[in-house]
Amino acid sequence: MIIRIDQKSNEPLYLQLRSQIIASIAQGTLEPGDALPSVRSLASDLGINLHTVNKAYAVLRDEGYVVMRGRSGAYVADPADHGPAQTEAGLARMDEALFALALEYRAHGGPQEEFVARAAAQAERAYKEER
Amino acid sequence: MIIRIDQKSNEPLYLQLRSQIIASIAQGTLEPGDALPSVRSLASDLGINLHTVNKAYAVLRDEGYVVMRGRSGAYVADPADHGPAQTEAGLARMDEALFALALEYRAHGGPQEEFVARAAAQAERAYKEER
Amino acid sequence: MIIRIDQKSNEPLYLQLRSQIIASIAQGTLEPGDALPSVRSLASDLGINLHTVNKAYAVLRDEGYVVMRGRSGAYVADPADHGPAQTEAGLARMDEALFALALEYRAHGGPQEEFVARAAAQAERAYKEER
Amino acid sequence: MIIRIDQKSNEPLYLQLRSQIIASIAQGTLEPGDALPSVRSLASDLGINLHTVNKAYAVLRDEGYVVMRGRSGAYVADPADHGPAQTEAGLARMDEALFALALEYRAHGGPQEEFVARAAAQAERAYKEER
DNA sequence: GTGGTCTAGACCACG
DNA sequence: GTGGTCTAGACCACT
Repeated sequence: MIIRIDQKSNEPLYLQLRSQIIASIAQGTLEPGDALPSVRSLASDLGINLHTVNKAYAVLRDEGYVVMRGRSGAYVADPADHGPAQTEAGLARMDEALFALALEYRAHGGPQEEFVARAAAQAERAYKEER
Repeated sequence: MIIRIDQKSNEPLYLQLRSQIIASIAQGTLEPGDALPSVRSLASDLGINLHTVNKAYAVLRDEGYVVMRGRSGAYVADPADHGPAQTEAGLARMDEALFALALEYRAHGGPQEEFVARAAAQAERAYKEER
Repeated sequence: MIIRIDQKSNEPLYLQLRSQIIASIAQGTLEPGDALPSVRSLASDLGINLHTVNKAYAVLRDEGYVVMRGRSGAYVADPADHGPAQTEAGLARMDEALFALALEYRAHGGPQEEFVARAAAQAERAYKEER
Repeated sequence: MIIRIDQKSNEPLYLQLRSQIIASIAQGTLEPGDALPSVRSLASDLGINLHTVNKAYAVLRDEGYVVMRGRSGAYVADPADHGPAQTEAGLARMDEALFALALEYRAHGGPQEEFVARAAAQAERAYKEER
């Protein structure tokens, strides 16, 4: 699993970490049941603080992507048992985000079909890579 | 132009303002050349701080959506005049955002076609409303 | 609002704080829209760390009891707009907890009616005090 | 006696074990005087550590649910033999728990009668199953 | 050794 | 001045 953090970005480190782990799950680098690195080891690998990794893991747990087995570490959750509440909240957020992006595209003068084509292209990229 | 600010949201006020103005431009409520409300009047209308409105306008200017004509106020820019650099930067950000969303969707176990369908549905919504 | 923390308890401080604030909301000491003390002032009042208060507030926010207005502090949420997802998750947890308590009571040899009577008595207490 | 442990839960294993054994006692699967499985066999059956089972048994002993007869193992205690101190301590804990739950319910805006009805429903469930 | 919790002190975006 | 984020270092419960 390759994780790259940009210390200079204004996106919070723990959110960068979250995104990267979600990407790894999406692309199959991490499969359901796989163990994530321990907070300590990942923190030292990335040169960031333990608590930052901890927060990223906590967010992923709250979003249903991983489960924490207090005893032995963090594991990738099976998408099949994401709670429906989590899923619905996630879909609502996603629709909102897509809507905002579409509005921005329109405000720039871009036509509707082009926006959809762009979304399709990115979907292609997200669903093709590394698996 | 109807602007609604949600004081309870965790999204910064100036970004909410930015989104709402972009939405107005997208939906034609604001057309190229139109004057935006003055910072003072908009701030008092919304019951928020002058600085907040100012910051929103500055962001919109940096993104090419509006032009500031010195003392006479802010005006909606013509999409045709957007500098190519701004446009490209915007497109890159948008592609990145779409890619991240697609990855999240895939990580949740959703199929590619469904993601595209969702994007298309939101585009429909963004391109239909109010014009 | 009277908050009392027991440093010696094995219950985590942030959870004690959470319970106390929920109690204040339940009993009307805190009403929807009221401002909570700032994390800094509450932390210093209670003689605990700022981050501990912060975590308690974050939990309460996630559970829908309070809303954070990044700018001006934390406010008591209106129960009317607790998200249904949060409410349902809460009810499920509550039912589970009640079930576990009932089982314990039965294992001790106590009859069903007595358990219900006890629950009713505690409800009486919770719904009567301070309002 | 059917014991099911959820490795994914964030509840400590030894507490899950404790709850399950209490449930078995409550529902009559385990009756006063019955022998509990040996620490070794239960640990290997559940695929967990010896220490974990041991700790669960120790907690149950402290709470008066089981008695340890030296080398011959653990036996289900007769509720009649529960020391009054243990019983009272247990009742106090239970009342506290019920009170906290009632407060949470009230803070969410739920009416008193509904809370009692919920408690009664869970009692029904706890007192009906498996006997 | 693992995550959970707490303390301490710092900087930043926001308003 | 507010909460959000990050760093640092410590102790504890659980396995």
